[in-house]
Amino acid sequence: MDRIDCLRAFVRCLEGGSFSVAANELGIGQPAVSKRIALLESEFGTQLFFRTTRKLRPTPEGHRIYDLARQILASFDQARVNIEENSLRPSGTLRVSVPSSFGRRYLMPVIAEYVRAYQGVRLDLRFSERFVNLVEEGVELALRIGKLESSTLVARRLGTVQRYLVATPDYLRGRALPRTPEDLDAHQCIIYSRLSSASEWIFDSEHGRHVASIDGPLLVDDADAMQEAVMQHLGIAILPEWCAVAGIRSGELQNLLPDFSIAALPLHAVYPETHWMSLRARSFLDLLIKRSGQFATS
Amino acid sequence: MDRIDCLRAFVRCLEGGSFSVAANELGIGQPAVSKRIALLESEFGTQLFFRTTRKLRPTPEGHRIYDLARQILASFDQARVNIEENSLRPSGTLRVSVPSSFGRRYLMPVIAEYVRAYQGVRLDLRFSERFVNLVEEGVELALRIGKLESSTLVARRLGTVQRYLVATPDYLRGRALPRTPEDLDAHQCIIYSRLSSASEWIFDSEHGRHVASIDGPLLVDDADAMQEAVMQHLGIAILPEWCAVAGIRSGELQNLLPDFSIAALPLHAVYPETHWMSLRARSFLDLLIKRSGQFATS
DNA sequence: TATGATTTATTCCTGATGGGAATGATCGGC
DNA sequence: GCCGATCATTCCCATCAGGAATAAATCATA
Repeated sequence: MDRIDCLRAFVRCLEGGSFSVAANELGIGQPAVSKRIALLESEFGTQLFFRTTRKLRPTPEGHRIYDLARQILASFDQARVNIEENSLRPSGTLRVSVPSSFGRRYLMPVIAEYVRAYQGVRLDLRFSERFVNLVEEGVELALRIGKLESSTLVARRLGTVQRYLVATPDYLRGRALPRTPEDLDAHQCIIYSRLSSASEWIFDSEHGRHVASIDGPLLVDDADAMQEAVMQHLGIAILPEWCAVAGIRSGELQNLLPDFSIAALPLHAVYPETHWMSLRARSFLDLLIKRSGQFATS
Repeated sequence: MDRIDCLRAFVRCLEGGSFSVAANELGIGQPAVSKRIALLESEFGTQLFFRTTRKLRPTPEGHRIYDLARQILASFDQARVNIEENSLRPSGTLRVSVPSSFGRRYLMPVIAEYVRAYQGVRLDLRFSERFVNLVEEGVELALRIGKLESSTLVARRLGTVQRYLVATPDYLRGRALPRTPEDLDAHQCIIYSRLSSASEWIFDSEHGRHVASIDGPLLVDDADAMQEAVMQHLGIAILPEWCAVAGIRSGELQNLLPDFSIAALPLHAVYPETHWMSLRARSFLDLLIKRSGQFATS
């Protein structure tokens, strides 16, 4: 028997002056009220009401319990209200994990929009290339680029990220411009170490798949650093679109092997499977989905 | 499921950092804890813990609930403690109904002893000849003299009260001193109206029972008033021992028909049948029983 | 005094549920 | 990759809460 409900019944009895009335107000039968009061009396080891069939009068103990019961019920209801009203408008701290480079360059407009839209939420952005353990660190939502390892997390696909094979004109000067993937064998390749295939790049064309064995002096695990290395004329790299597009457009970077396509990387939002997703996380995810056209191609 | 227990489990989980630990501390199984937390989460419509199998971390909502849960549990435990510690030492207001005259004359020493012994109790003495409705007026204990009407009350016999047939020498002067009950026919009798037999007095002797038809100018429902009437030489009356003894001893009253006995009246303590008799009432009753020799003959 | 109306206590029954054992799944460490 | 620890789930059973019916008590009224 729920003692919260017992206390509620007790309070109604005392205020209403009758078990039957209280039963009606509570939407239960009169025997149930009898039993709840009896349970409280046994719980506290004292009688709470002097009662005949006609009158109900609280004992001194009943009076003392009454005040405390009111207090308890108030606290409990306040807890419920506290949660509920903070659930109508998202609140609390929302911890989100995003890939560093991608996040900084592409996501900030969405972040800004979210922060402005949901004033009650403190957004705790965690930039990281690692795939952190979400639940353990209290991360409710993470963006992940690339193929997902199998896990218990729920994934929501947001789109894909194009990649481009690029180098600077400076680097290319005096070298043979690659015409096919196989030509890359003769080049310095800058390798992104977090992708599984660190020693080969895969290209597709109308003639089929090409696997290029590549090598080079530099492995990095950060897209920004990779771009920086390219800009330093260190070699050829596959850059994600947010690192490559501006440079290609301005001529600082040259898009190589334009007739060969590089598999785009999937972009996912992932989150722990839970019965109760917080509204702040839900609304953030909704915004990501709504704005995904701005930072990914479907 | 008792939500008080759920909150308790929640608090232990948050403090202990583990469902299993909390389960041990609470003396229940781990599945029970799982279910209690799940119930709270459904109750509040939000997740309370980020949880993996290794770590437990409260959500922002969990933190908010925690404070309120502590408060609720504190209130509840305080209610229990409040009652229990006030039950070790009797407390509250004890309302007792006692027959006016008897109470004033015979009971005050016991009353005084009780008040001195149980400082925490406020004693609400209600002097009345009426047989009040105990529960309705919140009377926990009543003393009653005379045959009990059948009722749902519990009766504890404390002893009996002797009665004496008396008159003043002044009244008797110039009249025939009664030698047998039948002689009362020629006398002014003062009648106590609360006893059933208002028109006859019953006497017993070694020769058997005598029923005397009596009459007189005065009916009263108060023993003190009856005594006062006798002292005013208005007639013969049957007085209870607490009204008669002192007068007989001092010679102000004359004890009539000493060879005939008048049925003594039973003295009872009565109280409502209840599962939880308060300690203040219990201790008062115990004291009455212990001291009953002082104001009644067994 | 008897009857009726109202209210609480009790009984009995049924459906719901809380609790635990066993099992499954996941995670972290070695 | 295996093992230990932990939480979730399933299943079963004993228990219990709730309601209908009934009993008991009280008060009002005829």
